[in-house]
Amino acid sequence: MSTEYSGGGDLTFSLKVMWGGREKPTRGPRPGLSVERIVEAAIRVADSEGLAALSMRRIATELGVGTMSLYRYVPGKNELVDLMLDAAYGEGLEPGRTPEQEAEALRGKGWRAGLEEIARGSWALHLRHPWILQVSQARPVLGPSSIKGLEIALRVLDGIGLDEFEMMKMITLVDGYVTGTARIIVEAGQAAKQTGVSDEQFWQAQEPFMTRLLDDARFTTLRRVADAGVFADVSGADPSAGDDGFEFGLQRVLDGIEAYVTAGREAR
Amino acid sequence: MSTEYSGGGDLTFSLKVMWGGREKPTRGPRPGLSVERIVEAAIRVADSEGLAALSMRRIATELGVGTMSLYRYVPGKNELVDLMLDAAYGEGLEPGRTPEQEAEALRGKGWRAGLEEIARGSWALHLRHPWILQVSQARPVLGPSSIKGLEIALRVLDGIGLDEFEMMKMITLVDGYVTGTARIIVEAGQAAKQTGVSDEQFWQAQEPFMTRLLDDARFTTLRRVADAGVFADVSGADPSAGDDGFEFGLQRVLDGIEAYVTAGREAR
DNA sequence: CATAACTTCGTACACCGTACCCAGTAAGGG
DNA sequence: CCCTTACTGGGTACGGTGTACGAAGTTATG
Repeated sequence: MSTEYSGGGDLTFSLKVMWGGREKPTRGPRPGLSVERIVEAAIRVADSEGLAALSMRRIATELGVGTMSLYRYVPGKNELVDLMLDAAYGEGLEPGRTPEQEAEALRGKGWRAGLEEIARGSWALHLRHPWILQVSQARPVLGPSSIKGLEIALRVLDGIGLDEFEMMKMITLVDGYVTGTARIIVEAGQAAKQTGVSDEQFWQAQEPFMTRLLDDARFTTLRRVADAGVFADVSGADPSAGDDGFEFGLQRVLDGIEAYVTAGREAR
Repeated sequence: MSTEYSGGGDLTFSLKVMWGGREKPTRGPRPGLSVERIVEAAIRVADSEGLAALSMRRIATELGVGTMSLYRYVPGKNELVDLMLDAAYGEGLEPGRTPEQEAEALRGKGWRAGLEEIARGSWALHLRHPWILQVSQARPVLGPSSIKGLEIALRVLDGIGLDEFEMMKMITLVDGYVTGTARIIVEAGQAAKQTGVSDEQFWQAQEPFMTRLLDDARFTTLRRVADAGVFADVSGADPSAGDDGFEFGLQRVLDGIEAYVTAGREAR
């Protein structure tokens, strides 16, 4: 079992569906399903049972249809995942509002507050849909939602003294930080379900090795950190415990960006 | 097909193998294989063909043995992935040197240079073994290599005015940035192989949608960025193109950390 | 009303991880 | 010495996956 790949199949089909460029059939029986309903069901399954449980048979059962019926609407599983991604990305966006309006609202309190809000939105999105992190975004199929999100982020950073390359790099930086941290924190919550190994079993198995380790003279710093209680809440059940770490790191990242922005401004 | 999970199976077995706590059999035929050889072959396959191609049958073929023979040495695929991870993490570490020695060498030019080097090492590791990014590190099985790496990183940050929690947060921050960015950049290079869609095909399929998009008044900023050539090298073949973006972001992250460290020092 | 276009979906195939089992091999105890 | 015991090798089989193919039913159009 390996990671899903985005953009792996009939690309033109996915793009047409996402941008609304497919024509309705006139003849034949009325379609009993729709791409939207399939995508919705698939997201529901992935949210609650994880991407591992997302099979075409499972989705068909969820919708009460035959497995192969899905292939009348979606060319394959790869394309379905593409559509799931774009649907998820679109959740935070008001469909009626233009990127300009969204960006203006975000920039009300300055670019830093705007970027902060974007990062928090992305963080929350990954908490809601942990399966996104398991889909390789290598060459993301550019759907309307991701494009819209990119335009908004660019507008937030526009006019503060960065050139186009720098703007894009900053967005990559924040995105990299958010998704990287989300992977570490979010997946921990899912691990028990996915692996069938409970948190207790997991730490119990590691414990003898850990205690022996902490007495080792080579790992004195680790021991001090462990004694301070840094790992105490790792096995804890509080899912929002990761939020503190996220916020802390986010501020450091934004500090780094701000230092660059102000330095560039002074140089002018 | 969904992401591999680390720590999914017989945990104690993986831990014993990693920490060298398994006894040799006395009776019976000599083992024709070894865990090390299997792990090595598995990494070879994953490196060259991707995690998707890593099946027990494939590994067995690689080694010229029957598929089920592998199960004499490894309880299952999950455990094998655990071992692959620890083996990969161990690559950058000199086996003979203690964490103290490694950390001292890194700290020679200050904590920032040390952290920088750790980040670059991790970046290079992910370039060498892209499959690592496809393995969920939710609850990483703590092997000697990852523990050693953590101890080294902690020592690099020790004594510069951060408390234990802050030290750990900084490490999470840098790790999150490195892996997050690596995912974005590294996987792009693998996408063509994995999906069977060439780069040309991919961008050709998206082009009509993109050009229509760029004429849209709602996406003027995106258009300006595209015209500046920011996306020009995305489809390019140069794999080291991502290095610039990585280095740029890394410096911003380190700036953010440095600002926090010096602010804390002044407060004292 | 025949036809063409469209739907639903059962069957089948190649792949996966791996449980089970049996045959072959080598050391230890008598 | 040989028999028991522990071990290795690996064939077969089972239940899962994505999906190609094709048969059967439904509906608008010429």
